[in-house]
Amino acid sequence: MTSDLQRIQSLPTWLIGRVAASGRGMVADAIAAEGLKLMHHAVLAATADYGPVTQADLGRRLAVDPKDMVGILNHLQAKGLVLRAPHPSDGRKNAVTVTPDGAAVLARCAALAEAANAELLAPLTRDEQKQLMALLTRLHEAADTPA
Amino acid sequence: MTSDLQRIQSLPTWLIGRVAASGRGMVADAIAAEGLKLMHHAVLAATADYGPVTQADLGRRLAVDPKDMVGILNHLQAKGLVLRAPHPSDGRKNAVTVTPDGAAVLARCAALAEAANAELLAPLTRDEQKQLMALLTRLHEAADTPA
DNA sequence: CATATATCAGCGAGACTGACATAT
DNA sequence: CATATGTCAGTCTCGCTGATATAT
Repeated sequence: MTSDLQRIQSLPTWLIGRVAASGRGMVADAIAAEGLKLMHHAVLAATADYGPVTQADLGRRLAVDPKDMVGILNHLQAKGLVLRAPHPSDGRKNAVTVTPDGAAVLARCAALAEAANAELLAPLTRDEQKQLMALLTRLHEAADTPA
Repeated sequence: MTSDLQRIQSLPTWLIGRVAASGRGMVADAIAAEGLKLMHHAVLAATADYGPVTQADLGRRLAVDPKDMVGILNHLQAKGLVLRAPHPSDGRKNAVTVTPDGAAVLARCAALAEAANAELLAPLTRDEQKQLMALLTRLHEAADTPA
């Protein structure tokens, strides 16, 4: 008979959680060299990709609460990495864009983050890395689209 | 040129983090029916396996800070699920054991947690689930044994 | 009116740090 | 003495709730 702890530690959620914590720490350490937290990097990257974008849209894409987005953007704006402008056609919204400084910081952060990701996945072959990503993508999409 | 390099969402760490958050929430919701948090469940299970066990050992096995272990065990003990006794041969240590009530709660929690895990992995076939677990296990073991 | 957006204030869980008493 | 254990106090981030003002 298997033990209780082995049952917990063999649960996919436990295993995924531990690996996620490892990866999270590695990426956080990497981009700390640029003075950014994980969420700042994520918001900066999403703004670069989708900008000009509203704060609510950023929150939806990154699964971040709109109320927390206020503080994150305050920090990025104070460092001169993003800009908040009034939305042209909807007075409720802000149009957030990345500044040239923000783009430069983002480029360096992206490289650091990718290096950390490569390190995390280093124990796997290229094919295995693709398999893992494919499986996780399906789980993520299924969880994102609840029945 | 695509902006794929800047897409946080294409990074393995981001994807793993999102799936981990989903799974964590599902299991947390499930065992909340028994009035326990995730860490309480884990500590209870580890105590059942290795008990009588010291608090420091529990912390090492579950990657939980010994200082946080104090509060977790306080909660479990207040609910009558575990017992702290003086260690027979080392006055610094506590010998933690599971009470009959604790064993009963643990059995129900384990079933709930396994059901939640099955739900998370439902989008994958049996073989794919095994593949995913195998890949994650290798990443976890590699991260656990740093160079 | 109902809805959406952005902001502010605050809470609680989790992961930490420092300090300390006790025992080995 | 140095080390290990358990405890307490406090900090910081993160993900939340509630309330408010404004615009649609």
